[in-house]
Amino acid sequence: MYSKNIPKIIIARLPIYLETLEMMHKEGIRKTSSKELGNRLGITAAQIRKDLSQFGEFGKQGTGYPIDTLICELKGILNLNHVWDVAVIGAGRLGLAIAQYPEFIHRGFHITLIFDNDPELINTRVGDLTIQDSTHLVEIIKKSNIKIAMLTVPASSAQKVAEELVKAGVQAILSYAPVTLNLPTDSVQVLHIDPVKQLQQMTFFLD
Amino acid sequence: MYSKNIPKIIIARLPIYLETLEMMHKEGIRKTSSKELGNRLGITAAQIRKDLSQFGEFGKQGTGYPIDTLICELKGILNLNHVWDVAVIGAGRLGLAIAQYPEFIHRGFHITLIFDNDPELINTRVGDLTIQDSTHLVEIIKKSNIKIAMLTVPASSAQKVAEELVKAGVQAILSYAPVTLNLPTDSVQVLHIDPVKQLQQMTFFLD
DNA sequence: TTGTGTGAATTCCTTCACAGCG
DNA sequence: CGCTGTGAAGGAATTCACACAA
Repeated sequence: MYSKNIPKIIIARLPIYLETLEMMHKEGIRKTSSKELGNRLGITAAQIRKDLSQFGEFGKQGTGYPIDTLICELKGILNLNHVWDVAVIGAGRLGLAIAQYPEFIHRGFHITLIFDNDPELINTRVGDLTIQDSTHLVEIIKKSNIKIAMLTVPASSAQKVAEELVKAGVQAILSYAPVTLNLPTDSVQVLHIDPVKQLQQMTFFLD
Repeated sequence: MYSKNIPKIIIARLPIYLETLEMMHKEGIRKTSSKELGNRLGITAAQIRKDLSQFGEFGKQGTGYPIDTLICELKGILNLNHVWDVAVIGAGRLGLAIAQYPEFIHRGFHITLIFDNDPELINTRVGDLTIQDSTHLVEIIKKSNIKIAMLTVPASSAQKVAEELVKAGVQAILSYAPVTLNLPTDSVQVLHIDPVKQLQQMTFFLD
């Protein structure tokens, strides 16, 4: 819908705007301004206006932005008007915590599949899911038409599993494994979460 | 030690370099070049050289970088030459998964305290930790002289707990709560992990 | 040769500042 | 007025391209 060559750095801010707007909405606030939103977020008003202007004109001069319609617009832009199915690969402690983390479903992501390769875990239940054998990952994911996966396997098997996900047609991977995945950029997006690396950034400023 | 007004974005790449170098080290590789490292990471060679040149001259022309000394240098730059003690606030599923995640200790972070406010959980054990009552968070953390905390409490209490952490002298917070924390920039660094927001970025490019 | 370190050039991102609308 | 949307300006980050050292 929107030209997809909008800078990634702008896209990355939209979910932040969305979250704050939804919080304001819950507080009963009806409209806001780039200045007020900026204050909440520690971002300049100009940046918020510039970012939003990439997608349309959502505000009124002198008045600001109506919160409910802006929320709607952002959801539209981010393709959040329907629930996305997600697969979790790896049913260790982290995978299990993720599978049961309520924020995913609250904010539009339904975890519908979870895999592991440990025979002790396969066929056991997690919430209303049954842990699947990752041997059959490709066929099962292909059949389910899932486009998004979260990777919580050990670093040593992450690359191999990620390649299988691509083979299965997955187009977005959020990886918790502390390794850089080498995948064809044209067929899949990859983001990483590595808390240790984030701590290691902060220690630079400590002593 | 190093001038702390080096761009954050450069600091954020150092842990990535470090991880890849350690992996190469494990593979038995002795030296590398900015080009080879760049290939592994999907980053240009020039960027790696520029980044490293902020901190010294670690390479030899024609030869490249000796991996072991570069690892040492990076650890020195990032203050990773000693183990850092860390407190985890919130002993829900996520907090427990974190407390038992082996990567922290493997990579220099020792989780020494875990807190919760649920009477059912207080005084129960997690690995070799005992869950502490978060009522006494400020005094306990102050006494322990911990500088780093990870926050895994619900969004609704994150701001309040974060303020207590600052009061207790914590200087770096890694928050898993999906809210923007409003804290004095001069006394504490904050980074956020919100997997839902990361998924929401990627859905922009899906349909 | 090979590959670093680095000024210069370029590209990208943010902020400024203001016309114009409600 | 107050606040948006946006060209223009300014600042940052990345990439280029080359002198030079091993």
